[in-house]
Amino acid sequence: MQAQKARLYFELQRSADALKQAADHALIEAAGITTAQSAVIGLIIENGPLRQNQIAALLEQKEAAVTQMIAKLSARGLVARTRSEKDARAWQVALTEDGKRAADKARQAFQEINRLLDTEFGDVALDFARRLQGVRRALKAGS
Amino acid sequence: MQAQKARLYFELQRSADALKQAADHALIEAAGITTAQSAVIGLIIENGPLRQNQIAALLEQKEAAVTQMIAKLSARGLVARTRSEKDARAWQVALTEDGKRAADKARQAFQEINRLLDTEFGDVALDFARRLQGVRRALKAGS
DNA sequence: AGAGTAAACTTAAGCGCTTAAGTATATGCT
DNA sequence: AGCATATACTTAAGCGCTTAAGTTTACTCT
Repeated sequence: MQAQKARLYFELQRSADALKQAADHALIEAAGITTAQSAVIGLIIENGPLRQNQIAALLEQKEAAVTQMIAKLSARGLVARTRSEKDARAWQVALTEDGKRAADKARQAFQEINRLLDTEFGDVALDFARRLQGVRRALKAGS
Repeated sequence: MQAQKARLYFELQRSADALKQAADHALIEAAGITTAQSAVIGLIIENGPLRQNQIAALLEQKEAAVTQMIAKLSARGLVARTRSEKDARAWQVALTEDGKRAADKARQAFQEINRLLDTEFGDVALDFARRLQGVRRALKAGS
């Protein structure tokens, strides 16, 4: 069991990564986009056009990451940017018709993924995610 | 709670990724290498010189990924490759002295990470990882 | 022995993220 | 009004992984 505990972190990350790959494959097949891309698109469906910094905040990611995501989504014609009227530095990111179609297909595939997770873990999953955050904080604090 | 379940997958991946980043920072500070790099180095410490395909199998990754990892570790002088005597296609990957030193420092940092995980989750963590694999399989099967 | 297949590794391109440093616009303060 | 600072976004380089398509060497089978 010592040997197992020595691999705790590894096993956890491997499992999370394997799930990510499976989820990406499922979504690409169903909607032609990745989980990350459909996270962005889903946000815009729910909230309407958003600025990149809003997307970054909602996804808990860096603005540089969003710049790159949006560039790809834009190149694929799923998203369109217009300058904000209130702030000439900012973009408004909206969905195109193609983007809306992709969002629809992705939403269904995502529901299946979340249903599987809920079936397997029930309420424990979200709790687990939060406890992982606790470990992360402890790690940060200890260094 | 519907809203929460709609984000189950997202929350899980976000937490796992945040933990990965914290772990990488901790390891870089302690040993100058990332968690992925120290996984490879740790394997060689435990088993002696390995072929790239063995490393790939043990890490559950593709050989192409290992090619790139080894190239980086080699460029940093942590690892050295020699042709296998038994098979002219294969490499033997061994640690350099610098590599051994890095492995030592990394092992301690990793113990701390695994200790934190074990404190927070106990035996549940490995179980959780395995159940994630179950979800992955269900997802694969259903598509 | 020679042909066909398999195995070990490589390369190139792509994804999604990071950090660090840069540009342009907005805002706050004197 | 003018300067300093903050904000919104961009760029470049890097990490770690993927897929797809290669090269070279080994193995199997007739």
